[in-house]
Amino acid sequence: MERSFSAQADFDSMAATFKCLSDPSRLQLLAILLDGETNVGKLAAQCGLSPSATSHQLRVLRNLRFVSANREGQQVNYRINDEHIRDLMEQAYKHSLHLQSS
Amino acid sequence: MERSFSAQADFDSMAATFKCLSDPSRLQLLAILLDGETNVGKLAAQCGLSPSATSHQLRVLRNLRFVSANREGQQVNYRINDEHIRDLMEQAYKHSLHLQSS
DNA sequence: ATTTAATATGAATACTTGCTCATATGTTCA
DNA sequence: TGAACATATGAGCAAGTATTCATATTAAAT
Repeated sequence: MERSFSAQADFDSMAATFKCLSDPSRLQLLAILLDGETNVGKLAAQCGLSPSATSHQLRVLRNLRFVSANREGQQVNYRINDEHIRDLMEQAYKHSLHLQSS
Repeated sequence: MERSFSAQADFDSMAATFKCLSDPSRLQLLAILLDGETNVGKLAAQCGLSPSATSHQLRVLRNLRFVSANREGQQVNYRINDEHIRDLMEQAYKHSLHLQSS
């Protein structure tokens, strides 16, 4: 099986991808969005974050195209933009389970 | 499809997993190790890192059980300890490709 | 035993990150 | 138009991170 990545630029952008997923708040936001589209206020409430902090974190997720936003009146609804986030998160979860048992 | 993660602790440990993968140097180290076992000196040379920096980064990877080490005389050989790293990296790579085209 | 080589570790430092607070933008309704 | 609400943004700060440098450990060779 051949590796598809090898250039410095590959590692840089992969690292950026992982960095975007390396915060518990962002992962929780994504987890909620995996269950369906929601707006910022509800996301903030469910995560126990301030609306401002939530908005900041959503921007990070938006920058990496993990989520996308569309305004619906006063609210802005966010949704998952890239379905293989689910796989990435599942695998990270499996790895973390594997960790505890050693 | 049910989500398997939902507790705060789940997000914390998943974030820790991703954080470990969120640095280009560490990803390059892992990529090299995906091609087979090697020692610290060779890893350092291939990555263009100092031996000390390399050792520091390898410790991070070791702490999260992504790699394991065994001494062979003066050298210490490192190897991948958890094969589904390959999948995680492949998926991050695919995501990063997807990014450039938008 | 000493020297030399390979790796590990701790402290210090420059840089990054996630939050809060204050403020700005955008939308609805009176 | 203006008040009220939802979200976004910028500055500032506390905490975390990756490197370097100096030093410690471990093994090999003479």
